[in-house]
Amino acid sequence: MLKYSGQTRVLVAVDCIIFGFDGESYKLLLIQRGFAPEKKKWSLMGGFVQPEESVDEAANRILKELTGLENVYMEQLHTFGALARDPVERTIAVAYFALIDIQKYEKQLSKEYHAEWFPFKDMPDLIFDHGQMVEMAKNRLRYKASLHPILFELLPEKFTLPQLQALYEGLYDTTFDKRNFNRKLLSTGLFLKQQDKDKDSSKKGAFFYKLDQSKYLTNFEAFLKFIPNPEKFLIT
Amino acid sequence: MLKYSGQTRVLVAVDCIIFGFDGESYKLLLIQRGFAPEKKKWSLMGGFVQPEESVDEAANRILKELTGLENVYMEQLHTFGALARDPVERTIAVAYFALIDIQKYEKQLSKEYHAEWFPFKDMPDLIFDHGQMVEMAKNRLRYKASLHPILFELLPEKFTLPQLQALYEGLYDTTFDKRNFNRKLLSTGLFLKQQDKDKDSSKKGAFFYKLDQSKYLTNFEAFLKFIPNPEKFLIT
DNA sequence: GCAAAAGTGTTTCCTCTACACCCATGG
DNA sequence: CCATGGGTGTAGAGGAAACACTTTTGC
Repeated sequence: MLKYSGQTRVLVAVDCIIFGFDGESYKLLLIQRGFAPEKKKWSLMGGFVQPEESVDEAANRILKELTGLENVYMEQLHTFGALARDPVERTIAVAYFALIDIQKYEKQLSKEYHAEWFPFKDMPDLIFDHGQMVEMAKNRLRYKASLHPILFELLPEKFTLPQLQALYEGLYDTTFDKRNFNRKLLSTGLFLKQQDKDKDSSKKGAFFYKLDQSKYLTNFEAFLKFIPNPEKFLIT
Repeated sequence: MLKYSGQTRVLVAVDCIIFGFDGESYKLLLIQRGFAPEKKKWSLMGGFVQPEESVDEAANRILKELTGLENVYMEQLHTFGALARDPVERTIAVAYFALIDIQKYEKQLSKEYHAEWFPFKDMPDLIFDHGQMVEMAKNRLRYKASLHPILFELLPEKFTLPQLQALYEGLYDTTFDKRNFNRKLLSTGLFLKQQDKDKDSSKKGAFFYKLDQSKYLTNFEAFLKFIPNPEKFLIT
């Protein structure tokens, strides 16, 4: 096969910002690098794009390596192409962010990679420009979640309204009026009330809900206003 | 300098989706490729990322080569990494979209590249995955413009309210009530009414407005609702 | 004087917000 | 029986949408 001549080829890496929510706070899954440079420093899970896979496939492969999960919500975030972002050799990084149910990932794999979940408030310094990637991913998630039903990817199949509220309040680091919040969420018609209750977190117990999968899939890109006064919270 | 060993390096290209608005309709600046493969076919303006420039710098260089313009609104759109997107050799493309004042570009340069402006309705088939890039860029622009003051980048310094309305109506391929539209736009406080009128497009003449640059810059990322019922028009 | 486009106000409706009490249960 | 968290309704304010006529002026 002919090639383009006289052009320089560069390394292309994929880095994954992996979000989880434990009912209390948002967390990111980070790994401790096992190799130089910056060995032992904390980093996003990443890897180089291989010759026989697309960039999207590389992202899914890398996510699966660390979490064991497939068919997870993942979206391309941004491509980072500064000259010296990797001191070893010029590398262009395509960043993706993923939302996973924190219960589902395989702890075993995490151990192999020396991975840990870090809450937003308590994040270590990251190598290279990974801190910048994380900031951008947080902003993007806040932005998108204010308009689209996306955060449910972080929850297990069954969840309660108080859990849902904690999910939104955690992301925007604020509190919402529960009457208004419940009304708004339920008015989307995306939720199916279940018969059973979650009795773990209160004496009365809170009813479980599930997503109405058919409506969820067709309304996934719907344009809804999930939080009041989004301009107070959003960047970009 | 040490290198990462055993990894494959690939070509990285930048492609620019260049939007313009001539008062009537939206257009894209396309070039006729002067080299194989797909010589003579229409294409986005693009080029390879060079060893001594960042990806963003490459995008600005490429935009300038074709239009002569610098300091133009440009935003990274998406990175396209399918395996066979370029039949010659594996190439990963970072797409950017730019909004320019169609009056300002240098026609001379366009000629050298055999460039032409094509209205949305009348676009030729494009090489590779450039058609897909264009679709994504149009969706992104519609999305972003519904919430943020961004379309003014397409207009000259002085513009009239009817021009502004045509700008929005053209993007969403619809019509708006001019009373509600003017009220909404003016209520942003972004516009300064000028003394003089544009007498070209009507007998009565329409007052010129300018952007209030200070407010424009600070509100650029503001979260405003520019069009009614955005859910009717938007994808992602 | 008339055609063509610019400009301007009001009413209605609906959505958003603020706000407080009762309910169910486990201990 | 009481402490804890879950669940619900309403009234008021503000924003969005629908709607039609007057103004200007070149021809």
